[in-house]
Amino acid sequence: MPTIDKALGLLDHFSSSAPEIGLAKFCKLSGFDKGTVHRYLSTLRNCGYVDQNPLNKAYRLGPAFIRLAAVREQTVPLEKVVAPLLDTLAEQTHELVHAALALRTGMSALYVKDGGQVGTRVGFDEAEILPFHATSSGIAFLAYGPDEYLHSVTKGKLPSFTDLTADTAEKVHSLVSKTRKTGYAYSDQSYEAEVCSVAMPFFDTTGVAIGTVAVATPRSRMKRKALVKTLAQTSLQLTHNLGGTVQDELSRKWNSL
Amino acid sequence: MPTIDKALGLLDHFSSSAPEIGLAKFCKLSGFDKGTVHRYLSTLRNCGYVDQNPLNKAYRLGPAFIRLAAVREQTVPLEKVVAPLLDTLAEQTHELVHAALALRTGMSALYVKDGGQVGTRVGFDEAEILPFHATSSGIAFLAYGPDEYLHSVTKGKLPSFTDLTADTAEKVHSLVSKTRKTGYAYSDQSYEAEVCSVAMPFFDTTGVAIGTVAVATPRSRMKRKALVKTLAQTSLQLTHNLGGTVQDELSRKWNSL
DNA sequence: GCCATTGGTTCAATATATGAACCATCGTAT
DNA sequence: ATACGATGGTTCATATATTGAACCAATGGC
Repeated sequence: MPTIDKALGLLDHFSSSAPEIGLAKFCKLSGFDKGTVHRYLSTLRNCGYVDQNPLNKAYRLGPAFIRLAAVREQTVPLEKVVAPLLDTLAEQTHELVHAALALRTGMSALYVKDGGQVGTRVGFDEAEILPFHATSSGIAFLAYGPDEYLHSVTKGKLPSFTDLTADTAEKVHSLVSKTRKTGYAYSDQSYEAEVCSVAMPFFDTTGVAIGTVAVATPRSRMKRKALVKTLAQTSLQLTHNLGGTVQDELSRKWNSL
Repeated sequence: MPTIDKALGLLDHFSSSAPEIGLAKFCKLSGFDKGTVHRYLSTLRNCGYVDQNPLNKAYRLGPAFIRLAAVREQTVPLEKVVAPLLDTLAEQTHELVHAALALRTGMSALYVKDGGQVGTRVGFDEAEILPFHATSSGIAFLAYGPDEYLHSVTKGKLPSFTDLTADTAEKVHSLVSKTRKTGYAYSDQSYEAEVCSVAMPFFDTTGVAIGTVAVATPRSRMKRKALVKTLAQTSLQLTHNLGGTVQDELSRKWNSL
């Protein structure tokens, strides 16, 4: 259903750094014709999915999301379950921790907590989409989530963010294999210079990964061994609290880290 | 753009009372063919707008809304501005107060606070869409919002919720006129038996209403005169805090209530 | 006063959505 | 066991909606 896909795809362009987007800019970003983009946005406006800044006619996300997010959280109260566990993890590690869910193009933050370490600090934009191939969260999800994600990611283009980004299908497959072997994903400056991170999946009732938890630290402070131990317990507990199940093999790996 | 409209219209069927909806039920609710609904939902799933309960394949709202709601609130931090004012209003009135925004089919809660009156209490479902013609919030918005809303509402069907629901175009127009004359909308059991409410609009920079604030009370406790005075100050303050402008005429009305 | 840029609209050409009939699976009542 | 009525999901000729180049209007530099 290409029309719906393209129309909703427009909304992906909104972010913290681009909270308002004009018609012309939307055309450049999406590559669609002006007429087409205008029709899409008009329809989305009717549905409350976008708004227009009355001053400059630029488009922004609409009021519909307030209601829909509320119903979503009522239906699947992930944040409620995740928050206390991540708060604990942040206290234990004193680092920036986050939980994320898979979207089409990458992982999207569900909850973020800064452990409050003084000195160097890792920044994090909650509204940013983390590319699968360049982040530990993404690799962790590719390794344990539905296969479709891995297939489609390694078929597409893999933009580089640093010199160390895994920018070929082979490199991504290698990271995924390593993750499946060790039970966790590790990123060394693959997305941002000087930032390292470890990530692990959490699972639903049927044993399919639905998201990831991760800890990010400045390169100099990365204590991988200690972190993965703590992170594993969080992932286990989180999966359990969600009523999910961790595959036996992975569960053993995590408990013997 | 009927396709997008219909696809997104499906999501309106989700609510607190129907957080999960199967394919067959969606067909009944929407009136579309099974094939059509299935294609719509598959597309929406790809975009993260719906999920499927892995146990029974029922559809529910998807993870995309977490991110989009966060970006929306970053862009237009309405809730942040509204919350403190509504908290104060709840304290002043000791009644259930709410702020709502206009969606296509009705008003949707932005923030709700119960003033904590003991005894009889008015209930409120945050995820419910309040029909324009049957609630004080709705009438207040029709009276001061863009004309299109009033036109389309009075053209459509007007379901009755109680014996006192304004269920004809004439009755709605009469309520709107009264609202424009007095500066506030009043509802006497038009939506729920034994519940009365008063509502007022708040405005954006260009003087167009973008939402409403309202107080709902059991019929026996409704003190209209006192409430509208307090509510007017909240609406003025809220509009001001949002950088909006209240038309001079209305502003005078509110100050002389 | 002009040119460049913005947002927005139109309509013939074209690519898309539609839905009746189809299959597979599950639970249950015979 | 078997047949039934649900459910979710798929197919393909037909009918309908989407597309985009050319167009208009308004704004803002220079």
